[in-house]
Amino acid sequence: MTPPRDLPPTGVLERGLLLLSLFTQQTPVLQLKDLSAASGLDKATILRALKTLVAWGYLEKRPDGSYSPGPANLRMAAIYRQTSNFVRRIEGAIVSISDAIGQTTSFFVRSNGERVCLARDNVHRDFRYFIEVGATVPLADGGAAARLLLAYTDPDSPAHAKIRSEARYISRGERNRHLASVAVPVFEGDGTFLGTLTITGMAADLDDETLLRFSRIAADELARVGLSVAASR
Amino acid sequence: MTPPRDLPPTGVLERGLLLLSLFTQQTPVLQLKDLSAASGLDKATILRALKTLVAWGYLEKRPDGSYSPGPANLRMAAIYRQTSNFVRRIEGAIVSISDAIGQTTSFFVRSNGERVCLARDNVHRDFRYFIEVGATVPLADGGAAARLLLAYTDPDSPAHAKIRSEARYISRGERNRHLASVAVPVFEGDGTFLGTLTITGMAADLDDETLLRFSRIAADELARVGLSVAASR
DNA sequence: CCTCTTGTTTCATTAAATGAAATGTGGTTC
DNA sequence: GAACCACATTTCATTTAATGAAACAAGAGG
Repeated sequence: MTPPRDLPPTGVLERGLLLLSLFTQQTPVLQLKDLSAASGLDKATILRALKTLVAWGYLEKRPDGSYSPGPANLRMAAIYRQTSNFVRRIEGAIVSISDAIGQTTSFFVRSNGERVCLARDNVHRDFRYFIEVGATVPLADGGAAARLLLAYTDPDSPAHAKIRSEARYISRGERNRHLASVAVPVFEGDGTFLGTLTITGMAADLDDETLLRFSRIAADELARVGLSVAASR
Repeated sequence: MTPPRDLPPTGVLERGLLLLSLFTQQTPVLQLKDLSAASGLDKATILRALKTLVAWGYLEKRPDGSYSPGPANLRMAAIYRQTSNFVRRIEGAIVSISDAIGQTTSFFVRSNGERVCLARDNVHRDFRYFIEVGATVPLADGGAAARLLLAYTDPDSPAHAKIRSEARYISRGERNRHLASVAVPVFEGDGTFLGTLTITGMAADLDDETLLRFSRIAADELARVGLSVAASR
């Protein structure tokens, strides 16, 4: 999940994956022109890659000639869920946490300059803050989760040291004026950083005091499944 | 979704995608040795591909050195779901159908010698027959859905002509001794083949008469969302 | 009918992928 | 603990496959 170079990628496979990465929830349908502009690659090069990507079902060509992700991704995602045992542990913790605090709880990892939602509670489907599993948000868009992910995966992120020392981050109205959230880092038992668990709710209901309390509850529940909010044992 | 060649693929991108295709629900974790044996590619070649696949999050390297699908697939799957409007239409039809008949209804497409479940009803979660969205089964394993998919995507499949002319297939105890199911083809309004809708239940409850009736109900509901069980208008 | 935009094919040039062999690493056996 | 084995990883001269500029096709719109 190390972010790849940012300017001109080389190597056919890497270029193919770069093309996939251009499809986002904001722009899920792209045509050759767009892909060329966004990637800086030659149209002929892209066309070749698209052909095989489509043949294998990772993209599909729409009637109007544009491209969008294909069903092969569904297949791979299902295997990922099945395999990733820590996703399953996280899911358990999330259920306990959202039961205990009555707010939306979700877990994000960093992947390629974005945060991917790996799990969320499916109880508190608040229409004001509803995020699907697999949904992605650019890290640059900010928010508690993004800042924490940056602090733990990017040595020269803003407030790097401060966030790390506190091992949490509270944001108010950063991405949505009415929301507040607290994010805590999640570490594997052996100290490797996994991602961030975020609790979100209406800002009016949640003062800093409450959010801090929630983060402590989260830490307790994570500990129950062998996960930790601190790198060192 | 055209199945790629069957013997030795060339081209780096295609080789990378081949590697991904080796991960299945039956074998979700593979090591270099396995990938080499299964693909026939040189270990050095594979290792290079794995490195970039891991860097972009499509695979992840486990502590013991083996590989499994990574979170980037979740991201792509989420976009696919959002985009694929026909999946949404199918979902609508599935709800209506399973409401009407009280049995498990699911929709499969062919992808690379396997059938992928794109949608299923989430009402009749019968423990005897429960398939997740994204789940895959090798086409060679048989079953009503597999036979129908083969008949419509593989010109030299067994009983090709017969199945096509009937536009349905009933199976009894083929994959599970106690189950019976009927599969019907699904076509886009313009006549392009999409996949197969399958109704499954306990064999004891479902005689051929009933299954045929179900398939007619399915055809009606599909028609309501602009889909068809026959290629020609 | 002409023009602009986007997609597709071609082909000589060049760079990137290849894979056999050598080396590294961890685990198992005696 | 030495010798062995299985598997992972790196190296590097060779060769193959990717590249992209340009030419061509296909619409869309005026």
